[in-house]
Amino acid sequence: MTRRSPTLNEVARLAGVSPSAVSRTFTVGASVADKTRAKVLQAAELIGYRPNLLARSLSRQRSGTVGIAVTRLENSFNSLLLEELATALQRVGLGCRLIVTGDRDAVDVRIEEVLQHQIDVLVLCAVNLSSRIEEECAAIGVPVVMVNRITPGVGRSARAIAIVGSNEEGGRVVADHLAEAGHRSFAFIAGSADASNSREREAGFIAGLAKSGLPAPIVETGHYTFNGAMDATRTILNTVNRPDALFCANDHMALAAITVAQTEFGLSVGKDISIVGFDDSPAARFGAGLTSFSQPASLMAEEAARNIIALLGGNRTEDGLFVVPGSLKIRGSSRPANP
Amino acid sequence: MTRRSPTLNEVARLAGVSPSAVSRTFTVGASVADKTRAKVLQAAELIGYRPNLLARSLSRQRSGTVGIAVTRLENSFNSLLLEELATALQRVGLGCRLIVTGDRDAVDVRIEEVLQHQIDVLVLCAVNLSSRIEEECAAIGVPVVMVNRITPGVGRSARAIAIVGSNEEGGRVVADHLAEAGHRSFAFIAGSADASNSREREAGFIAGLAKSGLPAPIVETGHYTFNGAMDATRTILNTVNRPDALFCANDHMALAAITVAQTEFGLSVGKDISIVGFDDSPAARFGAGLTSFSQPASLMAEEAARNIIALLGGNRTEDGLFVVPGSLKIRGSSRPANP
DNA sequence: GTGAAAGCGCTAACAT
DNA sequence: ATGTTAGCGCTTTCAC
Repeated sequence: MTRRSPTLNEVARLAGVSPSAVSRTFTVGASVADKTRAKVLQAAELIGYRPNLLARSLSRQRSGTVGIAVTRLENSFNSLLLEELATALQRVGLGCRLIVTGDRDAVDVRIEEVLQHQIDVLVLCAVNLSSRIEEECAAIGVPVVMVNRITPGVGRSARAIAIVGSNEEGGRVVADHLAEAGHRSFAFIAGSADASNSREREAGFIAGLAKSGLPAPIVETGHYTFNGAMDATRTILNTVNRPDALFCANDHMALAAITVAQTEFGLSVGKDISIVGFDDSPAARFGAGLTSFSQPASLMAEEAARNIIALLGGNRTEDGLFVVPGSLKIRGSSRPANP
Repeated sequence: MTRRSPTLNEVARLAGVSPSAVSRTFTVGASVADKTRAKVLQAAELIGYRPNLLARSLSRQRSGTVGIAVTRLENSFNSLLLEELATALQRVGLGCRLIVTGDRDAVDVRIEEVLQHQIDVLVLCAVNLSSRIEEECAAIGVPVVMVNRITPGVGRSARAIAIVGSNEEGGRVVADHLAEAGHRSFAFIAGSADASNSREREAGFIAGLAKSGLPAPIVETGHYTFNGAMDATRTILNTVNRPDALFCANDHMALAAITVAQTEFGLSVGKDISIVGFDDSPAARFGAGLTSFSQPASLMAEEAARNIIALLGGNRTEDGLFVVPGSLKIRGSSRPANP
């Protein structure tokens, strides 16, 4: 153990000024005479003063910290999103408290905990928010920002906003791509039944296929996990009329599908079967590559940060829903358009 | 905006007890009469009281929060480690503040910031700590826990400990595996020159090869990044006497190596060339699979959490260095032992 | 521009 | 077991 850290008062005494003068010196945009500031800084430097941000937060009634909740980090796109989010927030001077909810875990308990730490904003990264928590946040006035997922609450209150990808469009684009490549029989692996993004991607996919006069896909659910998607893939590939084109609600599941197709069914992915994902996650680059409709993580993070500072500034956000654009990245896992 | 949150004092007034009684009710292991507790809880429930953990931290001089620094999350093993770490800490009632340092970023500035938030412990996850920060933490009495990396400071002070994998052993085991498979010409892709884990893995690898009378590997540096490892791989595969066995300091770089070998050199990985990584990261399962020496992330996280509570309890830890075991996971990317 | 003083919400002796 | 009383370290009116 070591000596207690030096405090603002000690600096004040040493510099021969009042505590307020010290406080002002460490507050951006406060008015302090250059001479005073110099004295203060010198004294602070001398005794190794470091402002106590806890005390500041308590006093200011604002912590400058946002809570970020993620279900898990198995999916590399979620990790990327988290990294970008944290970076973007750091850049604007906000800190982040991380909370990992786990899949079926007591999400509410965890969130409750982070709420007690007086976070200024709650960011849900691919988390399905229970409505109880949603109301709770509304009640205490903590804005909620959802990334890559929405709940019915979004838009209703100006304190609950969402940043999402072009889900429906992506589904349609994938359908077009597979149709042009000459596929005639399809499958879709959904994330979870109640996830908005999965449902929208599926809807777009089905609509796209219908537009080309193609049949609706077989649908299985992969629960957004690797193992879940492996199972779903097995079911699909064991179908009597095995589909030769598979669209997965995200890349993570598509990678599982590729793994099963290759190792368990001996299929040549991109030739015998086309597999397409969604996200354009970092892992989509691996090996021959995974064709995927992109979601620009850094853009989503920027957008989130922008909205968060607006929210903190008390500005009502213009709208509750922010859709970022994406595009199809064609790689080795899908058969290219008919030769 | 909403009304200010209810405070402990309001609860006290409403319940007709003193503030301390309320405080005790919300402090585990404090002595309160059942009747009092009941009154307090009822009053709290009534007005929707939620303890302000900021105020508590300030008063207790302990935040119950640990800072976790990561360089980036591109590497899925690091993400896994972060997830496990956060989960393990949550389980023992500690919160985490995340800080993303980026590669060459102003690490010190970021750490300084998190320090000001009165974190109780600093966890460095695959981060190379500058010695300045290391001294800083020692000076203010904040213990430092390094995961998957060590600095010379470890062990010297009982407040700087490290949890690492079996690096040297892993390198030797990989050498044996490749030797048995009949390889005779080797390459190694290092992480960065100053990373302890990379150096140890390399040393073990070279020692292992030597033991079998095999030549030392060509060595290139991949800087722990995907792109860096792609470049290193190109250099290696363009060598006149192209090696047919490649060991990479971690899985993330091995995946890059596989990508280049397959797509740019048309090699069949696991047949024309064996590629082995280190970590047994989640991505090692993808496709035909990556042979890798494992580092058990959940075990490392548990160990870290265990040590952290010990450090917070003021117990000197027995030793500064904790080595967790690993084993070779053989998958499709390496040629199995000679038929 | 500067200082005095009253908090921010909670905890921890200490006394009862 | 409960209440009283000082703080924890900083910010912020409000006079000057």
